[in-house]
Amino acid sequence: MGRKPCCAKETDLKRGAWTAEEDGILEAYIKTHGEGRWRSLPKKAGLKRCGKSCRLRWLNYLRPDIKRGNISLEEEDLIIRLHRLIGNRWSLIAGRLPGRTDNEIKNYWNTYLRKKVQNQHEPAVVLSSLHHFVQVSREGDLVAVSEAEKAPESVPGESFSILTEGNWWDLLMSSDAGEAASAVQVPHLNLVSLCGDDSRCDLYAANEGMLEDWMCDPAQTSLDRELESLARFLHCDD
DNA sequence: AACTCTGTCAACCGCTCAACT
DNA sequence: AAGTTGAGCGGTTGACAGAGT
Repeated sequence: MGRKPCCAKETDLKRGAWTAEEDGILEAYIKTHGEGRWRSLPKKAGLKRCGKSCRLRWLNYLRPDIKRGNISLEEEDLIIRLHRLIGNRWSLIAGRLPGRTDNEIKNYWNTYLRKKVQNQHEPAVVLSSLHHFVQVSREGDLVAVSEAEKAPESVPGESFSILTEGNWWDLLMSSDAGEAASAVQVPHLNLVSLCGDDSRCDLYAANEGMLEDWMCDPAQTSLDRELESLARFLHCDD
């Protein structure tokens, strides 16, 4: 059973750019009644807009705490590092940048930062887990595979998963990865570097729970501590 | 001046998920 | 347990502006 499409393509609904008048109506309504109940909001507020459209307009443009203007170098750096760590999780990244919206960060990444980052050397993060291994394809590419898929001739101890920019989260969170690769089990993973330096295993063991805390309750840990930890995690110096 | 190309970004769309009935 | 609803997320689109020819 799928759900009905939002607003079901109602013909009398307005689309496209918002007018100043519509902005005023929406702003006034939310100031009086608060956020939420987006589906019923347009009718109550007297707007010929879809609820989703109202929500988006409020969150991305009208919200009073929206920060306007250019993204600073500090913010840019943070975006790059967070993206390297968690990939296209724009809302998570935006949650770390007060006043910035996921849409804004996504746009900034797609139009500017992606190109910039592509021109930089990106060290790969490699994880070794109980359930994920790397195999070398005929073409010489490294391919992440699960325990079940692992070829019998794979040498235990020489197999590991390679997780490049952004995809490690997906791997950790993937349902078919089994319990050992869930977020809860992250501390049980071992980290090794491409060059075989396993010092980060000890480092990560010392920080057991750090990543989990960071993922589950971003407001709890201090940004500096996080960044320091993440930088160490990523093995890149500040 | 007129046209084309390119970059930007607000807005839309389709989907998932959690909460509720 | 199954269906429904509301909210949120990420990818994509398209209008617009400015640069280039």
